[in-house]
Amino acid sequence: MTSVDVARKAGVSQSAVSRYFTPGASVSKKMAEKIKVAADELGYRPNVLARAMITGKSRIIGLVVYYLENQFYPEAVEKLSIALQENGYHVLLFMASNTIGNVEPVVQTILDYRVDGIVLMSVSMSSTLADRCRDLNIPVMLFNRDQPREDMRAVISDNVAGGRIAAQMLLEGKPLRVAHLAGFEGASTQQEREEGFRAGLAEAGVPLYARAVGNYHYKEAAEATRELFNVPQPPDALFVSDDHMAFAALDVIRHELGLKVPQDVAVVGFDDVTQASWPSFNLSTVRQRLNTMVSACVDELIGAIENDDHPVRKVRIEPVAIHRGTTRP
Amino acid sequence: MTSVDVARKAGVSQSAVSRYFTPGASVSKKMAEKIKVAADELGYRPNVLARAMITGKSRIIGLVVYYLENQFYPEAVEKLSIALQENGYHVLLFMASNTIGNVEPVVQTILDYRVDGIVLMSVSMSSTLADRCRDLNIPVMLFNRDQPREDMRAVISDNVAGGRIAAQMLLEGKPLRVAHLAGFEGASTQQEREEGFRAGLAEAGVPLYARAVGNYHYKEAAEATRELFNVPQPPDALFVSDDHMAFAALDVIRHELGLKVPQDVAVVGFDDVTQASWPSFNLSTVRQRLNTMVSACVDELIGAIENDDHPVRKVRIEPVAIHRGTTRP
DNA sequence: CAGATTCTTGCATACGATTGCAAAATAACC
DNA sequence: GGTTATTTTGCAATCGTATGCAAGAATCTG
Repeated sequence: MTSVDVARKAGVSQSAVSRYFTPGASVSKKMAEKIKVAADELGYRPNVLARAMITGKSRIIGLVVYYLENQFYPEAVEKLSIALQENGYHVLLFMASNTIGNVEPVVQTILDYRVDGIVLMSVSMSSTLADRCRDLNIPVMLFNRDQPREDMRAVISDNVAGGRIAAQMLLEGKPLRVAHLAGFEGASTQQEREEGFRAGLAEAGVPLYARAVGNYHYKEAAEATRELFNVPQPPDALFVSDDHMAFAALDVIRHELGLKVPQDVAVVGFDDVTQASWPSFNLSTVRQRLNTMVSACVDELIGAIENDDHPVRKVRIEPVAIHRGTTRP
Repeated sequence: MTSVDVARKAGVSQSAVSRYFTPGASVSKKMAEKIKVAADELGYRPNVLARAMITGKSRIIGLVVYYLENQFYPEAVEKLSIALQENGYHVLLFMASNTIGNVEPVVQTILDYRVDGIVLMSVSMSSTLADRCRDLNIPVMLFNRDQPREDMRAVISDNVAGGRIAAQMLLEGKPLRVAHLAGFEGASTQQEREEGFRAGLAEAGVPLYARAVGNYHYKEAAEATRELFNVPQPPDALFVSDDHMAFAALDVIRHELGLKVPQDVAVVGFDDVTQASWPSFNLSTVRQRLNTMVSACVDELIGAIENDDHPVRKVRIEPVAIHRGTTRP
């Protein structure tokens, strides 16, 4: 079923059919009616790919995500995808987990599909690739990650402020030994959260007692937690760089070490994923305002796509303290 | 950068460039070398969309998923996406959660993109739409859901067998009052799991003591659990139709009602998502062999795409009992 | 009602590739 | 080396739609 078939059936030109399906094009009521009837009868719908060839706009957004195990990502993907759908765009999904550390070929493939824009979720991009996208005039958004380049759009939480909030939440419980469980140290989120956390502690004159790295993975975080607590004087307060690792930490603390939370040790996470509020975890955490982040991401991205001189900026969202059962008031 | 540019630069015809990028086409070494040099220099890569128009193959798979809150789906999406990537296909993602109960327009939109195939993840399809896809010769795979139609491909666990397994796992603990927490009753998975579960109980001469519906949602499942246990003689064994709801049930049982699992009540879930093995839940469950399901899905789908007379069949995978800490041996 | 203005409509071309066909070039064989 | 068989290569048509342009129809104006 092509526009030519519809045109023949309706007794009009192919251009007329095309115009009927192009919002804003000029078609008389008479024609419109004839075309509508013919199109419905034949079950015709315009071929998006052919349209993309002419207009140079595919209405496809390439989304690269590292993995979906951490619940933060499915939530973000779902909301982002819905928001884009509502704007007439659709998501071509790329998992980067199997090509570890090498987003290069993935992004190449994305470009082959002539996407209108790219969202990198907690993934970063080499400078040459960023240049390439700029040359091709394809906007790239970093979501929940930042890069030094000034000409790179990004939507992130104010992670430094978030780290400070975490420090305050723990300090309210008058801790004696404060520890930090870090995520992947190459990530801007980790660097900034730790910076804010350390600053918050320093202002209160409290030293950082211990530190271990969980690389944003459950298993590594569990191992790091054992390392932190397998000492004569274990910490009594712990800031974990995301909820996903915090669950690992809680599992070890409660079920392996038999410690009481928050009496023996207080824990604060980051993200506020859905499960953080489940009674099994009841995790105090620093919320990333995901809905706000997603709208900002969509606004900036679509703005950049549809408007060539849309300014390049980094959107920074304020995080929020969420007090639950793993901190002492 | 088009193939014409490359051709001009390399001093060959445009067809030659096209052939160079078409695996299996005949190009002499001499030409190949010239084209390679020119293409690399210009950074040329074939336009997938233009290719799709000619060949009628977009190498895009439309994936419809209802929601991503239940961890089973992110895991499935991730694995499926990776497996398709490895076969040179890519996933166009559609969330059906905002268009509740109405997949119609979503699938229409998918068809507009001229996808090569469609995967419906725990979503079903009206008969007219199925007809439409058949007429367009676009294979559709149901993943983790079945429909009565014989001409509809599906990859599912043997849910009846799974229900039986759940019954056995609970019966080993010699329960007195066995209850069932059901998912969405319109879903084939629910119907079959319950059928198998009831059959398993019946064979042992054990009656079903109580039943409530959680619709595969956490909150509704929590509410349904309260309903089940807010009686003088609460159940001492519970089969929940998926892990996601089982987490809700466990949260209520342990943290609201203060009951001991498995001493006061044994619980069995279904799926074996990652978190089921976390100490906080330590959930005994019936595993769906996701890797097997995904490979089967990919094999059947790609088979159907690349081979017109690929037989239509329903692949049924055997589930596996996973004994953990929520059942009595 | 004639003339000026605005809307509609069809023609023809373009987007960036693939592919059947026939001519040219190469390989194979005696 | 001549003849035949096989590859390579370029030409030209094609996929399904959008859109600039000019001509025709409709509307407006005094």
